[in-house]
Amino acid sequence: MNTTEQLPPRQGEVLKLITSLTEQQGYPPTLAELAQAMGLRNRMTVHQHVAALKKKGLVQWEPGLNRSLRVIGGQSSEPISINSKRQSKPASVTPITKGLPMAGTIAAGNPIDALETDEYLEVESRYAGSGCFALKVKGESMIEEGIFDGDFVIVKPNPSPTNGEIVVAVLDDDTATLKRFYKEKGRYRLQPANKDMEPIYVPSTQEMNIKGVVVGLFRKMS
Amino acid sequence: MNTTEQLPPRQGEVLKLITSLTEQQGYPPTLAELAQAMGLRNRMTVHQHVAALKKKGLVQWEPGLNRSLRVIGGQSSEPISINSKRQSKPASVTPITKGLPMAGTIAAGNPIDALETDEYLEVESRYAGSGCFALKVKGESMIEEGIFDGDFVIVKPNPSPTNGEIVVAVLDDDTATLKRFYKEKGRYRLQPANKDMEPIYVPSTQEMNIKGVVVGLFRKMS
DNA sequence: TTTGGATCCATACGTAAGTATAGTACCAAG
DNA sequence: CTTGGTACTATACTTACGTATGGATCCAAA
Repeated sequence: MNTTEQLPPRQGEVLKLITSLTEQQGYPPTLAELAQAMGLRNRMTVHQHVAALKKKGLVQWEPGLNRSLRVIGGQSSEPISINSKRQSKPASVTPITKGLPMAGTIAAGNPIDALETDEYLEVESRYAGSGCFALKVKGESMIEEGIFDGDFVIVKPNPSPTNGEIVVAVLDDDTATLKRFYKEKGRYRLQPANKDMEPIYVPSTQEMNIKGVVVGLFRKMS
Repeated sequence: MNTTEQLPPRQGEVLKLITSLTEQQGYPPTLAELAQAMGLRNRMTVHQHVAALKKKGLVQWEPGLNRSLRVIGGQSSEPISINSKRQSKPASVTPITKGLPMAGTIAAGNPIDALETDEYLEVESRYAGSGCFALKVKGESMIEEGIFDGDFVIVKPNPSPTNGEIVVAVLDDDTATLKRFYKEKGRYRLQPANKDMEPIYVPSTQEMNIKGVVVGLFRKMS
């Protein structure tokens, strides 16, 4: 289900046309242009074809925006199960997006020009290649580390953290928690960054179920 | 007239924005999107800028077609040379990534599994469409807002913030600062979130140079 | 002084283009 | 036979979005 050879004929033809017309024109085609290229009389047929392709995860567009139709790398997204055995990922298209332009450093005293830069801040494209996933934080157990309720932490799968790293740990009762990890004599310590909260101790004799290490944080601020 | 540095400032900025937005979105921007990215209020200004660029042979579009604007010649990050031979190759349109898979909420007490999810955390792809840029924070003026030294703030161009929004302001001495913005009687107040620091006041009679509003924060944590 | 370019603003109009709704026909699988 | 998918048709509505027209200010060059 990943190749155009296994799509219905007209869907495969639409997919190829989107790609080729986009390359030729430098901008995506409209439904009318696709219809014309296929010898159809109205846009609705094409709309139905692209809707079917969208359901299959092969194209995407911004609803309501003109000429926003584009082919997605061809991979449909797969659910990620932390508790299950990790599968080897199929090859995915490497994102070409450059991320957000870096405008410099603020409070450093130098003027800002938002566009005089070759540097870019990349977030999902930085982490997406290594199986990272995101979690939304609930609660204030790590508030003194600047991890607030509502923030998103980016987690890199790693079952063997080093001391002092902030980890996602799954406890005996299957609840997940975000804490700083320490391996001590005879036990593991999961340390909150909130002076009103106590650490969690897990005996060394128990299997410590660490899902990963926090590698980044994102916060929406408006 | 060899490089974009020798275009008038705004024309050079438009040219770069067309390229970067096209790459990031996968389709060319509209005049309105360009206007927003530049902090302008209406499309006509941008139209005039692109018209000037078109006269200089740097961009082209199909008259009357929506979203057909493209840069002529050159690679996205390369300086554009007017005097050299160039191909009329439009900027290429790229597939997009979906961002980081969301694994749920941590500390909510429920197991993390459940990744039958269609949700993705998008950062640069969320913001890239509106001309946002990133700044690296230096100092601790907003530390009580959870904005730490070394963090990256994501800034959306907006010359007219509302009270209480965290803004990037350029002061008289051309230094940039990150503060919470308040318009008061007879003056503007730029409020730090650090009890050891004083607010900055700017008289209303002075032009308040706001580059934009902080819409997001990113922190590398390992 | 005049002219042209750069840069910003506004409103109004008309077309481009997506979407909604409705219909038909054919084929394969259950 | 029923159902779902594929594939085609039409009209109508709505929003997106480019363009026209008009205005202003500032600056540099002739």
